[in-house]
Amino acid sequence: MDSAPASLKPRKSPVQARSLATVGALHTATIQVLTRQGLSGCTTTRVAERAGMSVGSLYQYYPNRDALLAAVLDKHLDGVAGAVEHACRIHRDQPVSAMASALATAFLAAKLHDPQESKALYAVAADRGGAELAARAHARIVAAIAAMLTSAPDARFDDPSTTATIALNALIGPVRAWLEGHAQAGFEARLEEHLVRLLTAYLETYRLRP
Amino acid sequence: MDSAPASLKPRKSPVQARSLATVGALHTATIQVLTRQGLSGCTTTRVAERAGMSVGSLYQYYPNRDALLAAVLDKHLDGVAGAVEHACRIHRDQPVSAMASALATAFLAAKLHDPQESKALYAVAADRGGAELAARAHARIVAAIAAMLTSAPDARFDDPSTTATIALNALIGPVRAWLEGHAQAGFEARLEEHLVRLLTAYLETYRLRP
Amino acid sequence: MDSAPASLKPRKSPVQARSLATVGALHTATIQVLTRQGLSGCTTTRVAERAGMSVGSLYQYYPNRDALLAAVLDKHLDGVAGAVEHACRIHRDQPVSAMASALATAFLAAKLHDPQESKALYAVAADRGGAELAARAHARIVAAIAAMLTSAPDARFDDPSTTATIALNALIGPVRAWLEGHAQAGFEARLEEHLVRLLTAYLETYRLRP
Amino acid sequence: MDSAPASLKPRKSPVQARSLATVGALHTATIQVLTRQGLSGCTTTRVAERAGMSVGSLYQYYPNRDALLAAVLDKHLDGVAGAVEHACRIHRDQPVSAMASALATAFLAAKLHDPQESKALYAVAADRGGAELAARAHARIVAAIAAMLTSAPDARFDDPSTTATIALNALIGPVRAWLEGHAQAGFEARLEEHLVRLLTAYLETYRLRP
DNA sequence: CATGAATGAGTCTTCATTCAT
DNA sequence: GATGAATGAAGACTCATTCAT
Repeated sequence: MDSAPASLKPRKSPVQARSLATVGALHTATIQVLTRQGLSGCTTTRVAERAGMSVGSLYQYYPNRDALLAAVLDKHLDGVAGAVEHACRIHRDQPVSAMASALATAFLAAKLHDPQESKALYAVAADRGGAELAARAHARIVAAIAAMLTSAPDARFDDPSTTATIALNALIGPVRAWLEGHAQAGFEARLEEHLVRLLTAYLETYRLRP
Repeated sequence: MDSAPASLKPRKSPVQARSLATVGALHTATIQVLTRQGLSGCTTTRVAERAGMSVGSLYQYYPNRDALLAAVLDKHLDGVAGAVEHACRIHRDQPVSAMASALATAFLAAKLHDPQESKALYAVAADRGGAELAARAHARIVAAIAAMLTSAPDARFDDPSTTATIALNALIGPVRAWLEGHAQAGFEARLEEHLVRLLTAYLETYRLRP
Repeated sequence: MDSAPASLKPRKSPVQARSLATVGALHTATIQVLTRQGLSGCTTTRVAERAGMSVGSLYQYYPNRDALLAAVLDKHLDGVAGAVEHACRIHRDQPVSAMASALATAFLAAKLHDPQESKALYAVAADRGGAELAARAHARIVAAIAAMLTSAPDARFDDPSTTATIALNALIGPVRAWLEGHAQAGFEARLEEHLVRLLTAYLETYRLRP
Repeated sequence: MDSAPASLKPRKSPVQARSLATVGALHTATIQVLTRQGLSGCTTTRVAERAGMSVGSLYQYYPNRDALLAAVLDKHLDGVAGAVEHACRIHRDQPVSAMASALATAFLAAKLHDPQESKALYAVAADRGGAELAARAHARIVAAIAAMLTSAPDARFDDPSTTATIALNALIGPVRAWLEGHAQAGFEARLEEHLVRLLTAYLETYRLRP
């Protein structure tokens, strides 16, 4: 995600079975190399090698290194955003406390589904092209959360968008800390419990007096 | 933060006045180049040039590029950690609500003191060498927060360390989102207010029944 | 015209009608790609694509890229050489002035028949393999001109070969300048007239005193 | 001279002694590699190697391969153009016959001063970036010749520019043929004599009747 | 001590050519 | 026969690092 944006779109739509497998192998390989060698060590040759193909083949699917990284990041973000959107849709019109725990749980599940992947992609998201994608995904999720919040029967949010942004990022922070290893052992065990507590406490401050 | 860890320590202890000024210039220049060109565009030559010296001189102060980046990151993290530690010391033995708002305010002030710098260094922290430093700084801050929490007269924390970690990272998340631009306009204005609310709500769940 | 000479001969003699059409399509496509993308942009894939076939098929007709380029150049040179030979045969035993204008006219017509093609092939002729072919074509034409000159009843050439070489290349120079665009607008209009004048003047210096 | 034009300017003006020597070595090496390996074999690594330096150093002086080739070509063309301009200036106001032989002689001398160089650069001039430079040099020379012709006391040129273009290219053709080897042995010996004859005959067709 | 030219390993990317389908 | 995905050698170019001046 270093140089000019250029065209970050994949070269051929992976419709055929073989293409799908190849693209999948590339994504997996990218995550692995990212994990082992870091962003700057994630070279096209290394990714291709790990994916069991030649560099040339990699370039048959992606016009350049940045496009590959962007694709992998995008897929990941899309998965997380989708999961959260789904949870938000499911919990409309429920009490805020239900919303809070559903949101925390759904986000955590999505992010920790493949911790390796989640962690590896932080570096990609930090660079130029990745920031754009991350911003878009955040916006999607914030919109979903805000919509859910607005539907709560027992609370009133004067600025649902801001509250949603705070809520989302209050989850993101601790999860990221855990993934990046800025936490002592045993943190994970209590992570969900604490996140639910955090979010519930925050959202309930918007509860209507009965 | 790309290659082998090697020795990331500065070469000479900056005791003389001139050294101090030079090192300062290098740090400033590094932030600027990082901001304008990104991590991969942050070359030693460019940093030296912007700092008004030759590459050779840069290498008089740092054994390699990674050491320079690490030093800049370290200084930043140290500043933030120090500020939070200070706030925590000051607010020992106070009610949790006071702790909550003090913590949120202090962290926000430290992080937004030079937003440019804060933002630029995320990319550095994301690559290998930086993670280590960030982890250390986090640990320091968590320890300070935990100590403060433990002293609260009106609350009881069964696992102060975990609560501190959650609290810290619940702040980090939204601040980072703001710095990286994953937030709509007008977010900053209400950031502090929301963070205080978030943290207060969370910590008060540990309040003792009177 | 890049690598080792190897075998520059076409793979199959294009006797069948389909082969003929295919080869023709390849030649046309080559000229077009050469014109639009330059010699180094003239890749086998692009040529095949423009010719409406796959790379594999291209290799059915030519063993490698250089062979294709050589064939296209050769065909072009053969056409020009043939036209000039024909003109020379026709004008044997005529006065030098008639020879001069016939030669200039015939050469010009042959070269400007497809200016695009003529121009595109200069780059091919400039690289290694092409020089050989060009030299051969030149030799053929020089021989034809020399033979014609020798038959002139009103002139005597002590070194017909050298004179023929000069004559031919005195035509080539201006035509090439025109094709490559080293000439102001309006040059073409007067090109033939001037070439006839040039050649006539030159050859008449060999006229016998009556 | 293959890809986008970009910046074809040298990177640093070779003012210091060392730079001058380095640039000189690069030019010489370029000609040599061009001669031995052709345009497509003229790689930056090979040129640097032959010049006794590393690729990195080459790139200290030229931003890319095309810029190097352009610089070498430009220097050559400038030398030739300068020589011809000089001759034209010297022979103003002289009879056309004097002009003719002076022009032929001067051009020949300039072009054959370093035949290797002249020959090697044809391929460079044939590619995109080179064509531009060649066109400019041609224009300069044509202007000089036209100015000279106009000053002839014993002739009248209705379209000096076109006549100059024809004259120049009628010289270029045979010289190029010789350099590229499209001529039998012994051609060189009589080249000058024939070129003078050719040009004299052509220009005298514009002589005023006495 | 400062300088900045030189080095060259290491990246990305292209494209001629092959060969399984 | 035709196809076009896969290969991988080779080229352009960068940049961390060193060292002669």
